[in-house]
Amino acid sequence: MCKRIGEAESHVMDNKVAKSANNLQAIPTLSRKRLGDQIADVLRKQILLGEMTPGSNIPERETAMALGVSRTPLREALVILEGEGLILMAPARSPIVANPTPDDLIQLLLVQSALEALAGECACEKITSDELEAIEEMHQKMVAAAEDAESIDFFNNDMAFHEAIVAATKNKPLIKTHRQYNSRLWRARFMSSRRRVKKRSLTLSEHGAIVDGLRMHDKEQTSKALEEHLRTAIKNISNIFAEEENQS
Amino acid sequence: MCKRIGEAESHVMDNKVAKSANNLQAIPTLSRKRLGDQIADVLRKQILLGEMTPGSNIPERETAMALGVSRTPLREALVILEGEGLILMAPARSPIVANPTPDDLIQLLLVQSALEALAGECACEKITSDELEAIEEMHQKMVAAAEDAESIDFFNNDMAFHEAIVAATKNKPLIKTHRQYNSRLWRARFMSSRRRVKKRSLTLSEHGAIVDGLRMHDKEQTSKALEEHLRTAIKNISNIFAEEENQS
DNA sequence: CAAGATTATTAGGTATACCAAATAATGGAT
DNA sequence: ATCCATTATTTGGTATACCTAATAATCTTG
Repeated sequence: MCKRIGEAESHVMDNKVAKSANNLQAIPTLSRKRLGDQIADVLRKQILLGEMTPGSNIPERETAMALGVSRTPLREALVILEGEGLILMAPARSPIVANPTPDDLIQLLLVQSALEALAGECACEKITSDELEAIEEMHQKMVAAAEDAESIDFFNNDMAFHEAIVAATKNKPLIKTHRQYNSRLWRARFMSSRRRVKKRSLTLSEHGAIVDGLRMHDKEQTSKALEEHLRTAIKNISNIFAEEENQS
Repeated sequence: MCKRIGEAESHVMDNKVAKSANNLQAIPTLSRKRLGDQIADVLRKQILLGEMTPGSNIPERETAMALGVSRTPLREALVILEGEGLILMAPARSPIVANPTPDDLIQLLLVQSALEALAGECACEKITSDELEAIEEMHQKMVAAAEDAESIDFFNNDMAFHEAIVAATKNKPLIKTHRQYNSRLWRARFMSSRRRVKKRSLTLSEHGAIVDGLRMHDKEQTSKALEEHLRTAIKNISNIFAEEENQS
């Protein structure tokens, strides 16, 4: 409730550092990120982690006060998150956390699958041996975490695994767009992951095919394996919502 | 220079209309779009049309005054455009119109090709006969405009042709993402189009293959044709910049 | 005359104050 | 008691004012 971002800190020290550093430009710019961006980061995290549930309101004054900032940078953050599709803003209404329908999620996953298929292709060209090693390591961590049903590590490593593949393409627009789609899908995939603890072996074998493809720099296999993997995710989401419908 | 958006118009009439309409909610909400969004639309258009050249500054006060609005909604617009990748904002520096390098453009086109390949697949499932007719009509218009070397219609119809195919998927996130990539590519593709007036027949034959694929609802052909068409665009962009390098 | 320091100006970042629209609540009339 | 109207409150939208950092210009000093 009271996590403050803005805090009227004295900028005096920063000031001096900046002045003395002005000559030697070695110091990495100490550039303070815009407050609006920082707020967007905080809110985005809260939305992803489910601390702000889908459909809930984000009143401007209240939220700004809770974060210890004014409404101006908060609005900047809200506009950013609206652009990312994480919240919805309607005139004269409090912004609300997006609550995608099953159909929305399928559409998002379709795009995500196309993005990752492309990433697989490009990664085969651009990936370094270090990056490949790191990805293999993530895969191993997932294998290790697969036994522990309560582990959140499995899910987190899963997400990191996919992001690392996309990062290996060095394609900035692709990386950014992929991350945005990941944000919108995060919550649904997290819930899906929790329900499918017993089917982790399928995930691991699909990941294995992806890693193999990357190792061989085989565009066709990597791309197909990623696309197939995402199509599986689509089926899972569909099934989960079909089950919920039966319950109600 | 003096196109004003905000203009202190009297809202009195709107007010009365709103009040009398309060009971019968039939009137479509007359909801005024956020000023920030409107400003973003204006600036985006100016950037696409080249009225603001890549690399040029967008000082906040000056621009706000020129548009007849205050800095607050202008900043909202700038944040939106930054999110779309059309401008760059650095701390303590005027925002500048993005000036993508040839490599940036290639990366953007790669993503765009993946998006359109997906769109081709989905469109084969979802397209209505009306939409197909409209797309065929655009194709015909391009054939007609191909003779006139000075015609801007050819390029505009080309863009509309691709957007119509994506729109036929009814996949909102895909449509939005595709439009954003189109914005960032607009200027480069426009310049490319001008230089390749003599090769319009190639464009038309590639479009023909796409239309055929859609007509037959053949996912494979439509998708491949679109991907191939975009790869051609990548080659064109590469060639143009290679030529420019030789000149300098 | 040149180089460095200091000051002034400008631009972006943030907070606050004001405005308009929508909704909720309350009071009066039927 | 119910329904309509009017008013008050809440919320988002916009403008303005202030703050801080960076740059450029000028002045001073070696």
